[in-house]
Amino acid sequence: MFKKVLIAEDFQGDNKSIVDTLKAKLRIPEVQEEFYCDKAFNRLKVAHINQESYDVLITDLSFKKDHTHQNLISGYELIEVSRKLQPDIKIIVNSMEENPVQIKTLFDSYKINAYVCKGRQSLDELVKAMELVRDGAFYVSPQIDLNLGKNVFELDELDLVILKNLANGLSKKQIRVKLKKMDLRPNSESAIDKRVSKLFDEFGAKNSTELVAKLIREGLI
Amino acid sequence: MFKKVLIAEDFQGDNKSIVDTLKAKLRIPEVQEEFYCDKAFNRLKVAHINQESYDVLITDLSFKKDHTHQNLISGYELIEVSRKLQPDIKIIVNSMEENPVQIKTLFDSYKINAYVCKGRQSLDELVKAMELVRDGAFYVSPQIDLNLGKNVFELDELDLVILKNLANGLSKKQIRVKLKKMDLRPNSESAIDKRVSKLFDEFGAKNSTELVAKLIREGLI
DNA sequence: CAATGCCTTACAGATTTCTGTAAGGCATTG
DNA sequence: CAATGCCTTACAGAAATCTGTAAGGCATTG
Repeated sequence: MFKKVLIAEDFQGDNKSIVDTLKAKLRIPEVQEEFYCDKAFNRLKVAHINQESYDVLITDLSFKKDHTHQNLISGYELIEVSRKLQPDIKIIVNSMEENPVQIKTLFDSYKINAYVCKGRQSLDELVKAMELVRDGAFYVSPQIDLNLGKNVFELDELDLVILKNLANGLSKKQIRVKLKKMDLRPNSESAIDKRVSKLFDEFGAKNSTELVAKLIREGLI
Repeated sequence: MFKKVLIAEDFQGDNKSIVDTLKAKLRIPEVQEEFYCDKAFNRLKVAHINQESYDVLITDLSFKKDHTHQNLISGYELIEVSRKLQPDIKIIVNSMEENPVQIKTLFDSYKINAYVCKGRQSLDELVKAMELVRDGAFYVSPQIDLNLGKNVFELDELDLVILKNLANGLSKKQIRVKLKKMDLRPNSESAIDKRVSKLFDEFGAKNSTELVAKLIREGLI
């Protein structure tokens, strides 16, 4: 089994239970815990320089802000820089996120090795994920269906960016600018119009306000 | 210290760490854990009937749905029926919710005894909360400011009708008609405009979509 | 009674939203 | 190479949103 594991998780309860479980169930000799992304990454860097690299990073996605200033404010950013620093590190994400689009992105773009969704069995799942990742395999919580496409109303990345900005009160002109900056395409105003109109049909909304309201209530944005 | 404590928490990690902490730090002799509200309430009922009531209920607010059917689907409902069954039970809420309006409601309407916000110190806070509640006091996580006064704006009936209809995609013309039918005044189109514009200022929204999004996220509509 | 302030309403105009049409780019196909 | 379909973009016009001004009603006050 792995020798060195680093936990990045801001909730004390989750953090503690993961540490306990790894030690008790998997006999990992060295388990370190951090409550901030910056501190976690720093630990990875130091270990890497000293040629005592970690084998696994287990991280949450969202970290609460507090009074302290942080450079890395989310698990996404931590994963990105960690993968760059140490391409062979195993990364297991442990989060509440249930949107398969977002999770698929984690595998596709960020090359994570496992996704464990916080829930009634997440500790047991985490143990299983560790064993599978050790064997070079992947793991995804069973309730997450990464088989997108057959689900007609999936929101892709472009949809999500548009919708979140609409919910933040931006006009379509402003969203168009944002999309260009992010290099997300298509990004013409009329393409955005069409995209949103299509979502009206799919979700049975009459205008942007109703669409955003529905999606927030469904937890999709 | 308390003798019998019941935990209602659907996340395995949180659940386990709370149980461990109560046993280790507070030496609670009987700690029971449940992952569903229904099961938790059933346990309360049985104990109550057998005159072996629990002293404390520690509960989350949101519980993930799964394939099983549940009557009580949220912590709010569990708290409501528990308080009714056993008015003297101490209730400590442990949740991610940070909205002071919602949390104030928990104290005012549901008569909870403590609110611990999940975060970097939540286990330590929980221990403190238990001690305070034992002494008949209340506890609220320090980052939660229940002193709402300037931040909270009362939404009256007219506001609510307008906002809910906006969230349902109605235009202001249509809302005007509805208000007339309900005999709610003022109901001119420009009065509605002004009403909504005032809410923009109060809630820091740039347009209707953002306003509705914010209010839904805050649980106000 | 006159003056004042507050509330409701009407209206105007600039901007944004929403919908539909049309044109150009690009890949596929026969 | 022409034909086809699909996607992106531009544009146009009707409707709705948003903001500001002004007028009238009503109660209060001196």
